[in-house]
Amino acid sequence: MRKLKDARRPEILDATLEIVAERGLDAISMRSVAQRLGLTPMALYGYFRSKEELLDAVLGRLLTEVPLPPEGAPWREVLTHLAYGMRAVAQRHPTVLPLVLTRPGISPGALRLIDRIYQALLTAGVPPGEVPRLERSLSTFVIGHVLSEVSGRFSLGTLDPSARRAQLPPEELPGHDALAAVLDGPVDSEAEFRANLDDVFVMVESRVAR
Amino acid sequence: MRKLKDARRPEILDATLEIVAERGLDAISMRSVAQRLGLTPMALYGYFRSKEELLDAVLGRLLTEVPLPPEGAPWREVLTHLAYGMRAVAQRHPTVLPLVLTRPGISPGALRLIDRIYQALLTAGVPPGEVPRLERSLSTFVIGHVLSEVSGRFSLGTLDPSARRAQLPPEELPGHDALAAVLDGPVDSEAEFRANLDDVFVMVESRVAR
DNA sequence: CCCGATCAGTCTACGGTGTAGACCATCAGT
DNA sequence: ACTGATGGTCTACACCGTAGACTGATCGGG
Repeated sequence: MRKLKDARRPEILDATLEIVAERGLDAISMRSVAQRLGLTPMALYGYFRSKEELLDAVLGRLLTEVPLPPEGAPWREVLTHLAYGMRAVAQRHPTVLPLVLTRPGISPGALRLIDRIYQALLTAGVPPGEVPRLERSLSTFVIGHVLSEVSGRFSLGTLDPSARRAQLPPEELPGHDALAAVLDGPVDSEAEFRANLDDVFVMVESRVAR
Repeated sequence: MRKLKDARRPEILDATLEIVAERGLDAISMRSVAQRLGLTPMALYGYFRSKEELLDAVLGRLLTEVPLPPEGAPWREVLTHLAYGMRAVAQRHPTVLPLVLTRPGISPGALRLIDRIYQALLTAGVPPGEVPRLERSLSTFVIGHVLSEVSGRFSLGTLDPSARRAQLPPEELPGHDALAAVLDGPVDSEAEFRANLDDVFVMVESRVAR
């Protein structure tokens, strides 16, 4: 079978997203997805060549949920719009997020988003040679923040901040020690997101003023 | 069995790293690791409570391979040192990198690195309230770059830039179109890394100047 | 010298996984 | 009426993580 069907692809992606929302990424299996649709696992192979391809499609689908900014908006607005859009999607599907960082963002949906960033940077006056690099930075920036906010490469573990610190004697961690008050306090992630965005703008501007 | 042994832990981590280097992340299984050591899969459970814990230990081990910068070095030097150290580790173990993004960096090794960044930012004059956020940003930055560097080299064979672009009609991707020349050219990732680092410094300075 | 404890590792088995390969029912078009 | 595609099934294989129960060796005290 060379050609893949696509009629029920959206339906399959829906089912997959439901499962991941309810029981986490690891709960995705060809069997679990098929079962939710009342199908046999092997039926899915008519639509996706492999599980990997299915997961990539899920990712692609997520990225199409990010609303595109209005055409011709000022660059700052475009970047802000995309960043918040990305964040909203992440909050809607928190458990899927590791996929974004793990799989190459190659889908048409991803391309469309990246293109808007390219345009924004170009109109901001960033030299073309720098644009792709800056896009990569910006994207990882936003995604990285959102990930840390949502599923915890940094903050969220089974260990609270002070317990984590206690793994090593304080004299080995003077930095943590000096920041104890700050580290134990709550994180205002909304504010942190804004601040990161501001930093992104600073970066862009520093590349414009060349 | 409450307490875990640790005598042969390094040996086990070595074997795991060898496997991942030879056959990729997915080739890690309790069985494959055990076999390489001439052990039964279950023997590993004397050292690690689960596969997840083993993987976390692998990650921890990687981070201890990042050399610490000399004590009391100027902050720019500290950050540069750490960034290049991280990059070197990533290049030594490219296939393991997704772990860094996927698992919480909670090990003592990670803490030590983070602490150095905290110290650097504090001596740079960043307000303490901003330090943890900036650390998170910086780390994501470096890791993100390194990831795209490593996985970019990876996917270059499967789907080159112009083929990727061709998934959508050019009129949908004016940004890509305008950048075609740049995008098709080779990426000097050494230069890109330097540039990203410069951007990081700009960010830090902008927070110092308030 | 023996006893109990601890240690290092084994064996078996259960309930999962992705997917190759062969198969079949339905239907549209010639 | 035959053909070929479509959409799905069934079976089977090789592999996975790990719970549970076990064995044999080593060793510190009594």
